[in-house]
Amino acid sequence: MNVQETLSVQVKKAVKNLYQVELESVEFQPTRKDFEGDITLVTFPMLRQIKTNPVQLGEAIGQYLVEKNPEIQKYNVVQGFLNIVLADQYFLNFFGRIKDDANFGKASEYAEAIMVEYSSPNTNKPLHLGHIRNNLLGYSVAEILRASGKKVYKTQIINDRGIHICKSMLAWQRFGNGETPETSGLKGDKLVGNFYVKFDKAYKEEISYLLAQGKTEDEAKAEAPIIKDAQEMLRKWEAGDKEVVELWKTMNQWVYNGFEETYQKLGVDFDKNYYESDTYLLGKNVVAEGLEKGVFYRKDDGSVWIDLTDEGLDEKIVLRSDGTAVYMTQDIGTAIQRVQDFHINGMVYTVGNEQDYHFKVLFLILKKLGYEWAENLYHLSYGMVDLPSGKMKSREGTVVDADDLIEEMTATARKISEELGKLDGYSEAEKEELYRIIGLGALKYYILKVDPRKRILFNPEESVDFQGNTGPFIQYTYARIQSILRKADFDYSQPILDYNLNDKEKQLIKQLQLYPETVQLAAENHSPALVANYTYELVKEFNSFYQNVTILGTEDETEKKFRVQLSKSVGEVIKSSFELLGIQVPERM
RNA sequence: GGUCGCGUAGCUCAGUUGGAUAGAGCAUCUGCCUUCUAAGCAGACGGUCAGAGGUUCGAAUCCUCUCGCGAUCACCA
Repeated sequence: MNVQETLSVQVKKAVKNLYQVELESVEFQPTRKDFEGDITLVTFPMLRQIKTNPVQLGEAIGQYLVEKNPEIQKYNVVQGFLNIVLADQYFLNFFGRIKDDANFGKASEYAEAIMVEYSSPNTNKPLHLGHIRNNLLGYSVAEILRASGKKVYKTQIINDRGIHICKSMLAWQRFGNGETPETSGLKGDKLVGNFYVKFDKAYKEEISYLLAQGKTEDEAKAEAPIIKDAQEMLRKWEAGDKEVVELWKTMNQWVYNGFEETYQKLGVDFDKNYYESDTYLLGKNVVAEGLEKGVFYRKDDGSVWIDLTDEGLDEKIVLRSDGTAVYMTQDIGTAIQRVQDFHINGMVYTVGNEQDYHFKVLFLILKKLGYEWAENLYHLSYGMVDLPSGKMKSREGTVVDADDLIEEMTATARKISEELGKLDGYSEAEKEELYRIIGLGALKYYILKVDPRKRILFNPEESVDFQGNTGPFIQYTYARIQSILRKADFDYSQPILDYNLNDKEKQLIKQLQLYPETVQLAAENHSPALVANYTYELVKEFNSFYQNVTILGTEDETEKKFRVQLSKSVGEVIKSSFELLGIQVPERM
């Protein structure tokens, strides 16, 4: 039982004794910094049941608690707030329990299994900043869910088929001259992306030609020879045409190799890849079953629909009149497939908020089909990453390329580190690894610290900060702590039970105490931002402690040991929470 | 037009069961390296919480309306 629960019971008892009233609920909050105290009882809500004034009530309860609970040192009352000061012993006991707990804050057992999908790239172009946000968010949420006590499988769905890849393939055939990643020296995804752009250019030329011939825009777009050729190529692919399938495999493989390189640099990974070419036919039989159950209905033209007007939504098509699948069909089938493959009891889809409606409908359909795990589906809907000029568009070249961005961040980290020149004794390889950790830390923290739902405005002209509320600031604090631990060449392992805490030390312990509930809250809300902000608060407290209190310089042995222990624990929690964000921490910087 | 989301300091963001005088970082300004790493610390400046009503002891937070921004509403993905 934590303090709040214990106090809650005691407050109820106090009120019963003093006023003969059974309280419905007891409300606590952390004491604000400007007042003395560690936890505060809000007495306003009690006034509904107890006829007295808030100050008298606070005094009465305060007195009762001090007498009955040895962990309470004293109290003060301000208006309807009873500020309670807990004894040092209480904090020392808590710290003693966690100081050697390597798993502090994280669950050690798995209650249930779920899957997190956090990437769904098209194989016709390289990854950009939008994908980075998607990847980082999903990876982090997967880690947070695992820490909160779930078995987690990470997956991506690769959109490897469709008209988009055919466009790249066609352009490669026409303009490629047999170019490969090897001959061109280009990363495979970049090479294929270039041909996508070339296709678009040729397509646009044909459209303007047709417009000049007097066609309408719609006609021109539909009749341009190159788009018809691409559609023909898609038909051939679906028919299993050998030559087309061969080219498709080759170019997709180039892209996969390129993606893998980017994922590795980003530090994200997957337990299982699903490919759309394998899943795009799934779901049709489920639609048939749903028809029989009456969940869906067939229109005269043969198309199949679901009526969601009762839920305030529209009618939605689930099968075309020619019997082919739409995206929804596929997603229904894939979801069922995944549950079978992994025996999971739920899924998190990390997909941009432009698809809010799609997932609302998907989840509803799966519920109506009677899958009990449909209750545990969650769309982790994140805001778009926009540029000052507006939306990123691959075809118009207004994208922030993922690889380029990672490289720029690393370069900035290199520049700053070299200016500061604190890395004597590091080899070139060690330095490069460090620049990568810092650069990536800055990028990841920058993206993860904001609420997933909010859109991010990324200005390429203004570089990402390395000072203040940033990844490097937190990494720097970790490195400082490690420096202290390297210098603490004495045994500081024994628990310290009798000690007078100063204000900074107490603040730090209180912040450490919040870690487990922060992890749980972040899991419930699918929000790495909560972990990021928690860590920032912890680090700010530590830096204040570090700068205002001497750690190794003190004469008092107990004090010295305790401060080293405290520093070590703070370092461990920084490392632990940054692992949840997918950010590494350095020994020096 | 319907639906959903967002609107907090010049800029980027916290503020999650409704609680005390709305908090950080960046930018600007002032101090602090002869002590454990100054990517730091201590401080100053900066607010009509988009606006108007309502709910109540109390609202940035809950409800209604208005304004602004974005997304979505296809036999597209």
